[in-house]
Amino acid sequence: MHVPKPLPREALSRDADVAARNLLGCHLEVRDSATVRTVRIVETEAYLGEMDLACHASKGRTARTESMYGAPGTSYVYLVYGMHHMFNVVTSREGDPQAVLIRAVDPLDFEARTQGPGLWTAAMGIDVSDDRQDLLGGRFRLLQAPAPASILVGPRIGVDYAGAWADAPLRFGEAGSPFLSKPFPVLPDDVT
DNA sequence: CTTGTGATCAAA
DNA sequence: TTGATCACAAGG
Repeated sequence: MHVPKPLPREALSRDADVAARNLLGCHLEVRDSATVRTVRIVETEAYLGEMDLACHASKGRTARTESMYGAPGTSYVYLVYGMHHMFNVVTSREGDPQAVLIRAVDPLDFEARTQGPGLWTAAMGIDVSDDRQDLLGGRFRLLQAPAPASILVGPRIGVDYAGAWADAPLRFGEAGSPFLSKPFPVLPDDVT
């Protein structure tokens, strides 16, 4: 039986757009009192820090965004629209508030609807108590696994308020995955 | 298209 | 203290 290796922290010590690609295909183990469940990351979005108007940290360092200023490999979990928990992996270096939103996962050892950033966290019982945790040990463990053969790129979802940043190609997904939260735009190149 | 739902932050 | 806003999902 093949035992996956822990993801090295260096994979996250870089700009969020690079880390977002690195995270595709990686496994995330989530420990509960009695169980460990594993998912494979199939869709991510990068938030690039204070100058990125779609990033919460563009409003500066506040109680809410504090965890994004932490070390790479820290979690940033928050509640949006009063009901959905968003799970992010902090990247770059301490003091530079970049993060990768995990938008969709493939559940490897259990059954659940996980195709969306609020659905998979609900299925795994993730909430704000999981904010500011180390993701390389403890309740969460990120593991190395092969990257997808083909990666789709598109603009981020739900950030229309962010001006020019709304169109930046910072959403990444595994081509062909049935777990993607929404379709990716068809690129002109695909029309041959 | 609307609605539910609550944290957050700037304004007052 | 209020009110607008929001990195969503489900239902017309």
